[in-house]
Amino acid sequence: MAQETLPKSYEPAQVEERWYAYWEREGLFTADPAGKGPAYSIVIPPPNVTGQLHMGHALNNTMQDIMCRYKRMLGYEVLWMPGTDHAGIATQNVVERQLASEGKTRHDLGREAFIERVWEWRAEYGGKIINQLKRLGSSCDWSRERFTMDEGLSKAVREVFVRLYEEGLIYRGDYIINWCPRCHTALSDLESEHEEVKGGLYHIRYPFKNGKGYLVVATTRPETLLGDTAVAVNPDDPRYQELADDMVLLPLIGRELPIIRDSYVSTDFGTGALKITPAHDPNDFMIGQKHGLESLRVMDDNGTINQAGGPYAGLDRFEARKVMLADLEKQGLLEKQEDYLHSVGHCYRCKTMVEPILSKQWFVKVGPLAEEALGAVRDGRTKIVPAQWEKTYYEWMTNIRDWCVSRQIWWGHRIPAWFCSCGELIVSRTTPEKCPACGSSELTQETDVLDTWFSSALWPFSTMGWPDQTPELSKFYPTSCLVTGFDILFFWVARMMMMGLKFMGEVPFTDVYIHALVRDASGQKMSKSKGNVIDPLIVMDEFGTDAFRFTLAAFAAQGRDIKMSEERIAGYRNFVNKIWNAARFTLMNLGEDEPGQLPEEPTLEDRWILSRASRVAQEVGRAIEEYRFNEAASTAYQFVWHEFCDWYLELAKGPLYDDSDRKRQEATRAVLAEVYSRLLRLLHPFMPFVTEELWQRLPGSEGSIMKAPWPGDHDDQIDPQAEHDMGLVMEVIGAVRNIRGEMSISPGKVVPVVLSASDDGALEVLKAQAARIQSLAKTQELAWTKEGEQPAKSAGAALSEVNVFVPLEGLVDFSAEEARLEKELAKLDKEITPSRKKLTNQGFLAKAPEAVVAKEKAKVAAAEDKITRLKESLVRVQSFR
RNA sequence: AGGCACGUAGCUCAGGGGGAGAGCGCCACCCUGACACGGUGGAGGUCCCGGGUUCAAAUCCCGGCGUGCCUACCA
Repeated sequence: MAQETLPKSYEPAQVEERWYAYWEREGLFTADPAGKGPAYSIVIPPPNVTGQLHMGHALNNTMQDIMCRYKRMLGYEVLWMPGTDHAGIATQNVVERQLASEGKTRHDLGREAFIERVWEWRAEYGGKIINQLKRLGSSCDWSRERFTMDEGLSKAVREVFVRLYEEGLIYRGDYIINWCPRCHTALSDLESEHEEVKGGLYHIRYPFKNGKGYLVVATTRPETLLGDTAVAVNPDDPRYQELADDMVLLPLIGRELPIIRDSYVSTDFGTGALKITPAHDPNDFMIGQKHGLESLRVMDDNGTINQAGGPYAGLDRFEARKVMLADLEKQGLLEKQEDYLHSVGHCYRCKTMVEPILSKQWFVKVGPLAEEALGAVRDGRTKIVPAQWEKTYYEWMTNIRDWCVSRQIWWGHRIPAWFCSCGELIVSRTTPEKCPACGSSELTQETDVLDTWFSSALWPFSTMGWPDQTPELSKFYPTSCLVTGFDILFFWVARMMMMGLKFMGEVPFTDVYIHALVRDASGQKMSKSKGNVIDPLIVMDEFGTDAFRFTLAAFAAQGRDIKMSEERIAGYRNFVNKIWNAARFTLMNLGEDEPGQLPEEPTLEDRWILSRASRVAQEVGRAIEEYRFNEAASTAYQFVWHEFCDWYLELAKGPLYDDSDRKRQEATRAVLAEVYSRLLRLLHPFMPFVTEELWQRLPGSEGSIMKAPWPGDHDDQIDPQAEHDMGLVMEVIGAVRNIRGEMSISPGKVVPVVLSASDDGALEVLKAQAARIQSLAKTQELAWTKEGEQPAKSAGAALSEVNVFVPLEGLVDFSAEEARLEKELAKLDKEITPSRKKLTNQGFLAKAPEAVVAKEKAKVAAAEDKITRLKESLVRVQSFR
């Protein structure tokens, strides 16, 4: 019967590829908008086309895949919408780098040819990240794969832009924006990342025009003084109530600047006098507007001082700073400089220091949109998990500023706006033929493109065909859940909320699950420069995808970062192998035949394992639904390894190997097959590959495990009595094993065991299970004695309802046994002390709930009973010493 | 400057008002007919510190200390 059906250990490589191809071929990932099941939908956070699978993707997509596979097994019609993001700046950078290696710039090609080149790049490399997601096992509906630059999505972008413009929610104007001098584009506030930088605070003398001394101004960016158009002091500052003059001369340049008074200036920072550079600082811009000051831009798009900078024109901004400070020093105008730590914006793409510059840009007026988006979370239409992120979301949404959406790059959705020589601005869904104002056909389209996040914000509905009314939208919108990292809560989630509510009139998703970051083993953020990156693809090669996915799930506790190390993955690789070997055992014993029906009269271990399997499936299901992936994973792990493998398989060996009782043997096979089948299904969302492989080998299984039902519906098999009785048996076996271990009795030695029980029920159970106890504890035929009596010269254990004795004269070292008993007594005593104290506390007896008091009493009684019995044993042992 | 999280076994962390848990590591024994990527047994904790609430606090509240992270226009 026991023939070799599987190799001794699991080899993931071929298995994974084969089953993924099978799933795709069978169309098992495809969502049907006309499907009967209730809808469950997720849109993937689209990775950048330039992306390479990293730990963050792996975690994020593993979670989505767990949800989707689980829901499919429950009978939902599942749509997991995949795709990629055109990632404007990042992609443009990649292609520009490629050009640079050919000695060219994008300007050599010109706009159209460059864009052509990006598409070519995408055709060649854009599928990489998608294939890597497939490697992970992601069950996305690839037939619907989208790209943010696709025609359909572009149409959605234009529609949204035009409608927002028409409603006055998009405007164009001159404001201070964050400019990246390297990427040559404006950035939104979010794309400017603040970082602490060691700089200087420079105190510069601005001479009064009348020559009577000077006003000292403090600044961190002295080079911008070229653009100063005023100096401001606080009107209440006692130091500046009476000034020598109301005009100063701009150092190095000599331009006359008015001294203005504005309460914005703080009196307790620097010198209390503030230089005003409206074209290069947001606050100065505001003050400038208020006081009608001129805005003088002194830097060009490269961060180089322009013609307005006079003698400094042509110098790079950092060079200019150095030169100007030297000149100020020379002229005695640099009063002092001190080290100063402050946070400065950096481009989130290239880390270049961002320059605040006055510029004409397009903005989304987010106030009204944010209001709606705020409300939808407040009233629970969208739930953010874990809930602490809701606070962060509120915080940001309430203090939100208008969103600069124009970018001065070439790769992206070109803004659908045209300028006429007559000055008319036309915003339109389609390319206009002529100017509605003057009739001219000399129209030029805006050269700016939109922020990539503008199109991502539409993702949940643009991917489903909006603005058309599609079956996909009616079946799958709003989506059920969005799974993402907190780092794009504002960038993406918040904006999808705004756009979804605005254009669909409904939230884009009912749940948002925010997961943590994957770090290295010591808690450091993984980064190429630190060299501590663990590459998921290498990990999957080495340990198998299933082990990797399970590791991610097992460590994904809400609100805590995941510290990843190969050692940990190896641990779960062992688990996969354990499953493999449990299958090996199961399949060897099942043979070729389809397993029969579950027995009418199951044994205790059958009832127990069915009960446990039923409970565990429910617990795991509940945990998945509540995004407690770690609990789901560890519940499954615990059950499979420590209940099914450690106990059930061992117990089942008895009847399986006993050819004298064919009926029992068949019955056991049936239970084994059933529980094993459930266990595979239970694990499938976490470990899709190995479970499919084993499922296909299970006699009687039909089709893919993906379509098998989730094993959560077996309430009728939950059997507390069986669980209790089995507990008793386990306890006895444990006690014998403990005595063996502690007394150094060799594992091969078959020992005699004598049992007694105070309770008839317990006694009956143990007698019925004698054969199992005998085999798992390696004992001779069990002997029985009356409660209160014990065999001479034995080691003993006092269990809750049972006494266990191992009479082994010659093998038991009595002083060792004495020590063991004393240790046991001390442990019990320590354990029970808090309960004893409680029971002497009048307050406790009076105020604690009755059930709690009863429980404490029972606890103490049980412990004391054990103590009595142990002491009897102790006295006896001592008498032999 | 504000906000949020975290501090539990050697390590990594679950748990979250009434019996201190897991994985890995460690110690001992064992290649028992699924698995040495394994089995059996064992050792190991002032649940950061100090107050408070409560009959009862690792758990709730306040205050420290420490560690991360996020947001912010004070030059």
